[in-house]
Amino acid sequence: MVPTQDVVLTQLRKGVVEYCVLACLRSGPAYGLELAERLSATSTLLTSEGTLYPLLSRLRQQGWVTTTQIASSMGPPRRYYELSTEGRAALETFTATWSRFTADVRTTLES
Amino acid sequence: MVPTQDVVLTQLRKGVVEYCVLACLRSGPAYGLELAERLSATSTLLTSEGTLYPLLSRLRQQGWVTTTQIASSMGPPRRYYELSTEGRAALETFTATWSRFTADVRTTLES
DNA sequence: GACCACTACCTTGCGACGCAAGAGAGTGGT
DNA sequence: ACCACTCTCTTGCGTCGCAAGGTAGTGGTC
Repeated sequence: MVPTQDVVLTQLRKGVVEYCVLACLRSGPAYGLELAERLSATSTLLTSEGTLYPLLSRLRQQGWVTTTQIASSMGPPRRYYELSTEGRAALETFTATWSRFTADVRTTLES
Repeated sequence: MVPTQDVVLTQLRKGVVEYCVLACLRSGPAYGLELAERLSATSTLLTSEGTLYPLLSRLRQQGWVTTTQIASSMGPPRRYYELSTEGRAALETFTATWSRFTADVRTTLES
């Protein structure tokens, strides 16, 4: 039985979405649904908010982002996430690792 | 707290190692430890046999590989794994998905 | 035969992450 | 009062990788 792309993608996302969120925050603070929209612009990175919010909690616990709650006239207050210095460092570690990893995968797939 | 590359890699491997094994089998059948060595040649793809053997069982159950046990004068009999037609198809699906996914990640990381 | 080193395969228990589904709470309009 | 919309968060589950440990077959040394 051949796998669907969806099944494959669910596994691939593991450990990646987290850092894509950090990358989205480099251009400035954003709130949850805003991040969900940005990531959904790509076709493969995010499927539901059930992934995003637990992930954002982790980022906050680890100190990679700081948060501020701001009232909105469009609904309930929004929680804005902002990249911290540590978050920036974590993102750099990831980028380097990602680079090494994809190079190894490419080599293996093409061999 | 900044993550170590090891911690990052453990997550990245999910859903990838499996297909790297299939890729290794394109050049012909191989047995478990042989595959472990090939994958360990890259620096990021495999850390222990505790990953490999359960993975090989899955491949066999899914019919992506077929196996033949062959006696060895160097120890216990070796189980050789050979890529099936379905395995080849699965690998192609993966390669296409991987390509889309890494493109999206790159875009996000560089934005 | 008793022992050891080496090769080779496999299992167990655990932790991390993504996900579908659903729930709750705040705003504004009818 | 009711509904629609926005925004946040939780629950239960499945998948995968991994360190550690276990089993078994071969050949060599005493």
